[in-house]
Amino acid sequence: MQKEVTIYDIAKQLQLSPATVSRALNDHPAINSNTKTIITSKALEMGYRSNMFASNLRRQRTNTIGVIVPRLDSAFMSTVLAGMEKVVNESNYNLIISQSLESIKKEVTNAKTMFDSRVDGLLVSLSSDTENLDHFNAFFRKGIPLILFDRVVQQKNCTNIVIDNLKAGYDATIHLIEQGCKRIMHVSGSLKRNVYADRLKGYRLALLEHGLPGGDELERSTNLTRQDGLDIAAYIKRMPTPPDGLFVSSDFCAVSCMGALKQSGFSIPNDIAVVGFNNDPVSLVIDPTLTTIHYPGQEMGEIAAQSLINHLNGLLRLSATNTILLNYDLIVRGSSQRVKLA
Amino acid sequence: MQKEVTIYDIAKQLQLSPATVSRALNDHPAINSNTKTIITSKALEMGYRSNMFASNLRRQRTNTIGVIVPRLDSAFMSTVLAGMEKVVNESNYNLIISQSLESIKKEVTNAKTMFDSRVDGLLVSLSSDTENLDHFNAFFRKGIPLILFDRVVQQKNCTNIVIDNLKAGYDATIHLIEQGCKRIMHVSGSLKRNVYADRLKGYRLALLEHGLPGGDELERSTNLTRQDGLDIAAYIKRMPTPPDGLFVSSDFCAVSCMGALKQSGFSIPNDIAVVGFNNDPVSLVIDPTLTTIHYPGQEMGEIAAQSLINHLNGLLRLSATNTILLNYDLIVRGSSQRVKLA
DNA sequence: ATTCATAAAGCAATCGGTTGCATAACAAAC
DNA sequence: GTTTGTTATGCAACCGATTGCTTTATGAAT
Repeated sequence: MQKEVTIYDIAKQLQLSPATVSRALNDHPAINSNTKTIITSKALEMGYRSNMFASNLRRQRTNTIGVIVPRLDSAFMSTVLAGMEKVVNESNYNLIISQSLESIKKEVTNAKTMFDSRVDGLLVSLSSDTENLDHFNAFFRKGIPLILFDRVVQQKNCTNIVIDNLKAGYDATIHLIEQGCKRIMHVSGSLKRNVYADRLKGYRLALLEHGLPGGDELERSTNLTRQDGLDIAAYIKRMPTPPDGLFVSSDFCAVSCMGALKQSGFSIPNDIAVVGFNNDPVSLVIDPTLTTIHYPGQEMGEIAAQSLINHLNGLLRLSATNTILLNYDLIVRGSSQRVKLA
Repeated sequence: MQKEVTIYDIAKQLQLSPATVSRALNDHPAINSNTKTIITSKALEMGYRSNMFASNLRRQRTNTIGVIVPRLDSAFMSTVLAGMEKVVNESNYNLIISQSLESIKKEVTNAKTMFDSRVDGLLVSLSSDTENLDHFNAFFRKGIPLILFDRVVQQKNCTNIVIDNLKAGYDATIHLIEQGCKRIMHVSGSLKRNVYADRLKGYRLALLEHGLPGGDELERSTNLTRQDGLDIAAYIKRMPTPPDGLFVSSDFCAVSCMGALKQSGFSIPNDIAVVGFNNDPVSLVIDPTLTTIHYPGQEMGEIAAQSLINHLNGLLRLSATNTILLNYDLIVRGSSQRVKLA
């Protein structure tokens, strides 16, 4: 345990005041550039590192950004986090990460912790339980910016970063229609969440436009787990008239469902064409490879973090841009490709 | 922006000194328990929240734990992080997470940042580039505890948390031998890292014990990516005498290799029996499902975090336990099961 | 020579808890 | 009645950086 070097030590060595040292290290204009050079190099020589706590205490700023996500152990979320980490790190901010495990209760606790940690801003993807943003009121009152990404609710105080899930759901369904599907089923997640509700809307819209059948029998809301995929396959097998197209709001669930369908003798894509969502690595593992919507996780993380940081640095007024829409891609692979290419 | 409640405000309202308030809130024995009750309830009533920066500044302690991992976007690592987050959160600590992207250069930078953030302790899984722990010297000098998990190096200053990779590699290989394999190939990752080097040793040991052929032709060191899996499949196809058993140090890579092998006409497990590593979700997606070593990610995260916290709270002397070994399981599935069960 | 503007640096208060040491109050012991 | 001990509380310095205001130095303008 060795004593830390402080600006006082530097000041003493150079016969200057701590105030001057502090200003020099922060590149304050009132300091002679010559003096700055001397101080900076001395600081380096002495191995000085600023004490963030003293600084934060004084400035009422922490250079820390809080992140609350539903689960850390999801392929998608970890790419988002990777993107955030990248940006944040480059801008000299820190990340405090916590997970709500899809429970509003834990989300509330996490929000409290973040508040106590005095984060400068918050990046949140809502749990499936969450109904409103009341637990973030403390942040709104203090003017701490909140950006919602992926799982969002519309609210005027905060910016949303999403893809156009309705359109994506629409595109996925249209693609199945173009492959000749006449009876398309959709498996969605919790309809409390925009991502799933919107995709469902897009699906319905596409069916409507093409006069295809829909309704309860063809719409299943699940938790999109592996088991749900198996259950859906069993359900399909029992149907008097099984679907010839299947759009699942998650690759992982789609893939487990495909496995079970194949076991039951369905041929993919000929009996049933399948489209997933997220471009999860598993989509390339299954045979046939899975058609899916590529979801720009890394990019979403980067943009969310960058927007927040820009806002904090006064480079961007968040309230001006209420929603940022990212592009997605429909990636067509074997699980849906019936029409032969010329 | 509203003013924060401080201990001074509480003190004023109750006609007490800030010192007493501070002690009461920290449950100091010298304070009358009656006074404590009064202060605590007043604090609650006024909506007081401690200012961590003032506290940290004074105590030289941050209640923050730093984590450096190779990649955030890996299934295994996100379960580890989930486990850490869980424990840390319950113990009122915070997590600062960063990724080295398998580069020693970034790992060094991350370590610096963690040091500047004055983390109370560090949990690290090394990048594949890392040769030694010199970049953590600042931590050792200051007595800040460092726990290495999964990707470790032996060093007396720090605790390691790992599974017995050698034994796991041995077990995986023995399993293939039991299934009748006579010519077993092993695909490993960077041999600089214990996890891969040890599994290779275990593999070699098993071969040796059973007098089976090994050597360069049957040992491939790769980055264990999807592409590497495809390359290995191509390599196998070109071999004059292809192996009849394949042990790959990563499920993801194993799975992509299996896909390519199937395409090339190999039957699994009959022509080639395959064992992976990690029990990644994809292992259940591939057909046949993949035999693998279950790697307790969540548990590893929990134990690493808990050990560190216990040490910080003086409940456990880390130096006493230099290595913690976790249990793993060989999960036998279709990709290797040749012997019919009675 | 005097006044004034400007640049550069210092003084000292401040952020909000924490903690070693002193003090006060009161009871028990001598 | 004085001493000693115990318990509960207060005083004030401290952690280290920041910043409004003041001071000093320097040169230009009058």
